[in-house]
Amino acid sequence: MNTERPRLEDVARRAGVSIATVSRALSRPDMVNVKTRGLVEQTAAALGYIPIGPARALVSGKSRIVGAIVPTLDHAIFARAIQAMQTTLDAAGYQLLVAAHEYAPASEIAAIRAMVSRGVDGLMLVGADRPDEAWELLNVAQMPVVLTWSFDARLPCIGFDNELAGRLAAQHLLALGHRVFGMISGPRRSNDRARLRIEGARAVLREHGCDLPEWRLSERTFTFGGGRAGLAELLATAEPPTAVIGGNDLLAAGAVFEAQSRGLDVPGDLSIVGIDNLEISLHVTPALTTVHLPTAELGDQAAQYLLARLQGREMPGRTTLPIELIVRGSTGAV
Amino acid sequence: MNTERPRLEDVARRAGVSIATVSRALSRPDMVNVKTRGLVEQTAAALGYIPIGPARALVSGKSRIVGAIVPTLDHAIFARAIQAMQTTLDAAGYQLLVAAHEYAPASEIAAIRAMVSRGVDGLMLVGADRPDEAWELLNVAQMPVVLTWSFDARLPCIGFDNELAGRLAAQHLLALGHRVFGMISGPRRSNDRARLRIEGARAVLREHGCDLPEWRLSERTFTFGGGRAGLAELLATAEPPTAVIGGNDLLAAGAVFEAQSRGLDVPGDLSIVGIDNLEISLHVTPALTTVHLPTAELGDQAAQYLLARLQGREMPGRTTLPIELIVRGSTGAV
DNA sequence: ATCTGCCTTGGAAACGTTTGCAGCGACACT
DNA sequence: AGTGTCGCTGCAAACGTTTCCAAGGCAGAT
Repeated sequence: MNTERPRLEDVARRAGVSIATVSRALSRPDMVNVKTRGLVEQTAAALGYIPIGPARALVSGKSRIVGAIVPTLDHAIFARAIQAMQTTLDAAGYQLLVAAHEYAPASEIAAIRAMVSRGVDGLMLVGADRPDEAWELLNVAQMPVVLTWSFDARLPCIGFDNELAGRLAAQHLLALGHRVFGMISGPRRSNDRARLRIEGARAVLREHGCDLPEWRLSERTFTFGGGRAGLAELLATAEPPTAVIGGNDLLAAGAVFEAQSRGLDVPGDLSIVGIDNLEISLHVTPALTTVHLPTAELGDQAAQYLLARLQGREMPGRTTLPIELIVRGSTGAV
Repeated sequence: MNTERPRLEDVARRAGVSIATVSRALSRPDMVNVKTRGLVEQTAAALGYIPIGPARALVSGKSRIVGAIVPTLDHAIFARAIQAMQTTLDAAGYQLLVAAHEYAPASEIAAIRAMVSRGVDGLMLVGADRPDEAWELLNVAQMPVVLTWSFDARLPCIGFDNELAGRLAAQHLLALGHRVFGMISGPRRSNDRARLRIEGARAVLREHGCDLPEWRLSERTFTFGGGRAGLAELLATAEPPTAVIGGNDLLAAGAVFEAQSRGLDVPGDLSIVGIDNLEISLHVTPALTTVHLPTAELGDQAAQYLLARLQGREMPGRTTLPIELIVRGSTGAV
């Protein structure tokens, strides 16, 4: 019993055909006689033949690997999108290479370079905030790339209208009669989503004669703890808000927890709205009013986009996924 | 301006040296004269040279890619472990290929095959529950593999003592005086972690003259919703439990939510304990008593293990990560 | 019977890198 | 001066596929 993994050559010898025929039988079945194909398939299976990807990739120029670079996987929203991507890619025989940059532009550049070097056939990126060097890299890479979560004219995008998300949240609170607003945002640096959500909220508030001053905007990491600290900060100001927008559901839910632990009633004393619509938002008490962002669908569509492009199909350069406000128990009239 | 990506040959020509020298200057710097190396590095940078991974992999037999196959990424616990792995691998110049099998054995086998075919240098797997075919595949693959979360003599493992987790949870509740127990478990099929946790709890209860009958064990998917439905089921039985163990924090937190929405006081009317110690467990009200499992550390160590093996270092075949009960507000005396 | 074209197969040339081997010069030592 | 050693470099052979091209066989048309 040989211990080496069988090669195409071994299958060919055993089946009594040439290497070329085995290769075709396995990867272009319609090119070989049905009888030969059967023989080859049987022999390959008997030997436990598994093709050597790098050899295929080298000559064909296709690795059947797609890359995805996200800020972090340790965040439900990105994890879910990646999971959806993986499922879709897998069904098409593609594998997924992932990297996280933790909101560090230099890390993202390094990750792009690493992905290109590994020969990925396509690439998924989050957001449009990155240095020129990154854009140049994507340019010379000459492979299908899809931007997700937000939009940029330089590349095809599948995203949400983040500004609208901020607007929807603010509009809802305004409609409930609130006049004093606070917001707990994620880090704005290297994160256009966070900035756009703030801008959207600000724009609507301004249209209605309200404002969202910097000192009632707390910038925190995207965690429950960040939400708690953020609300604590807002409540410590001279004139605390009666309504708070969380940059995402983690922040908003954290704010709910903090309010409750201070004996504040939500929504009686304080209305809180989030963005994302995580599973937890539905179950927390009171359930969180939030703007639903279809992140799994985003991941799925990003994968579909790349697959389509890899098959040479043209695709729309910009897809905006619908978002909607979901009113639950964490917001109420003032 | 040429549109083609530069090759080693282009760098060599421009630097006036041979391909071999460029290759060495870039990947074995100590083998070339410092002056030559500088020249080559400079030329490569100027040209924007990025090596073609598949070509390297083909000849060297090393792809510098590590694979990880988990049940799903859409679960904080696996996402966090993968994130930790990625960080550690990245620092060592390795990339991470991920796949999810959604608790379907056949999918895991397909994923292993795909990973082997892509030429991963090492592989991380979750749990020990898999058909013989999978074990054989891992055998012939002849690459470093590390099992995580639980243990199996057939392969190196980095895991938790899942049985102990169940024991700790049950012991705590027993110590508080509870006598009637329920448990909400994840799917037992293809999931040794879930089974071991149940066994651990059962063993301890039995030692103390109590039991955990099948009809007070609800099997649910690992979601808040599953936890809610599970508790609903347990509460509908003839003699409902005063203490409930959640197979993980999602299930336990879901149970807390369900109890609260029914007007039950936690821990006054019902004590609930989880396993995992997610961030949310700390913030939910009451904070969740749980068994802490260091999942990020697990991911990190899995990566370190594989890296060490790839550098030819020997490593211990079994690492058990410490776990501990964290008592918070969701459990109380009966 | 000969020709034409299609279907199927095999031979062999890539793909871009790493690496074993040999050669070269410089230098130290006899 | 000759010899051996050492550091550096280049040549060329892999690595395992895919795929271009040519050729063989066979069927149908003439």
